[in-house]
Amino acid sequence: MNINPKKISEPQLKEQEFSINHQKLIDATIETIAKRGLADTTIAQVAKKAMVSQGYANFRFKSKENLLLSSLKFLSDEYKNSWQRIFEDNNLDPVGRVIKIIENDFSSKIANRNKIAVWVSFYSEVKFRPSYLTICQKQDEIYSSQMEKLIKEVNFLTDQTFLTPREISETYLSMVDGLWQRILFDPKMYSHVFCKGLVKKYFRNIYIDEKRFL
Amino acid sequence: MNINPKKISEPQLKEQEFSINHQKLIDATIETIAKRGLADTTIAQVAKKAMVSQGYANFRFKSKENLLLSSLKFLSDEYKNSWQRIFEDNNLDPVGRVIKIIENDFSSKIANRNKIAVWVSFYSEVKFRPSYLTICQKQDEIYSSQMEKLIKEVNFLTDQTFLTPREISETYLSMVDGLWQRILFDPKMYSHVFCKGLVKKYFRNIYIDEKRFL
DNA sequence: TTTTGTATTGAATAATCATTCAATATGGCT
DNA sequence: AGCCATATTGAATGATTATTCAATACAAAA
Repeated sequence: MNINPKKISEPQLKEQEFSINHQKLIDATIETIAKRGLADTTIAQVAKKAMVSQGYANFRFKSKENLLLSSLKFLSDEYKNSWQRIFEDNNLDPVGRVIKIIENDFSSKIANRNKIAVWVSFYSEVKFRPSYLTICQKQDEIYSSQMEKLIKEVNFLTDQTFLTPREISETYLSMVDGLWQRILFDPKMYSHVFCKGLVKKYFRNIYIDEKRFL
Repeated sequence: MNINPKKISEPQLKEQEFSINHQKLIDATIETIAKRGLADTTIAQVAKKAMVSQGYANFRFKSKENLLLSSLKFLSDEYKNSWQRIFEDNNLDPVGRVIKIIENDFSSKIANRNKIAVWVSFYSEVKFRPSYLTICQKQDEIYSSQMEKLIKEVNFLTDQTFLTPREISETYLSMVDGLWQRILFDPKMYSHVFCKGLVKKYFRNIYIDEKRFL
């Protein structure tokens, strides 16, 4: 009766978060948003890319909204992990950490055009979906305060006193957001090399004796 | 036959850009995007807010897409004008101009939460709609080059040589974009005063003797 | 007043989608 | 093998929405 044979069931797992299909759908969602935009992302397209039926995608995530939210959560966690790894590395001193953070923020894994497109899509809806805001805002607060603490350590080791740790940290984080957005417009001009160079020059100007910022 | 009387016709104008209804629809579009987001903005809602019929909105702008594009163009022009006014003011010296630009970028007319929401909505679609990209990119190129030229003049009058005009200009423009986005998340924390202070402190640190950056 | 051309309406159309659910397949259990 | 519980399907449903267009109102001209 059926033309297309059904998928062979994957081994069942109690934690749905670890199900293959769960992750396949999230990956497909991110790819679809990156390729077509949030506005033109439909369950049908995502399901097709994940190679499951449309009905299944909805069944698994209860709703499209929930699928989108899960995808945002996934991206957010990925970023958090890469950041956390830098802070747990005991071989790094404060300046080394700052440099690693810059490298990470403009690495091809984090700052590629597809992922930025997804981030910006969600950002743009933040004002209208409290659930998006919660994730994005909480994320931001963590990075702000951790970065500020880190800069405080750097300041302590240098003779920089004009700019407060808060000011440096807020400036850096804003710059990153702004540069990410520009990567979307013009990825050639705003290459990773260019962006990293710009940010490092900012730090170099503050900590004029710290040769590592170059 | 008709319950609702039709609107009384406005005096006809040859240039459709000056028609009252034309502008009413654009204003209504911006308000609707600001309130509900680009994704949930429908012609029906816009038409209702502009107090014309749904059919008319479509007739006037040919398509929804065209209405959105016209609204983006309007915002873009508004920004361009405010920027241009600063450059045409002959009473200002280079530093004075930079300060005016900062004031303008975080004025309540330009950097209010509604308009930022609209900007970010369009930004997020830039990768998928070449027509949006054209407007946003062209705008950005103008500000980049004009700002760079301006900073070159400031550098010339000071002993700052470490950072190039290009670097300062790119850093400033990225910061503004980043801060605008943050205003959406948390307008209390990222108040206009805070944002202006942060940016001025950036310049103060570069041009350490220029007391006006404070 | 009547005519005429333009402005505006609002209801109908057709397309797109999220969501639902009855039907079916699958793999483990007895 | 036959049964059961779960996984997955795909077609149907209903809601939303851009777009179209014939009908109508209006203002100015004749």
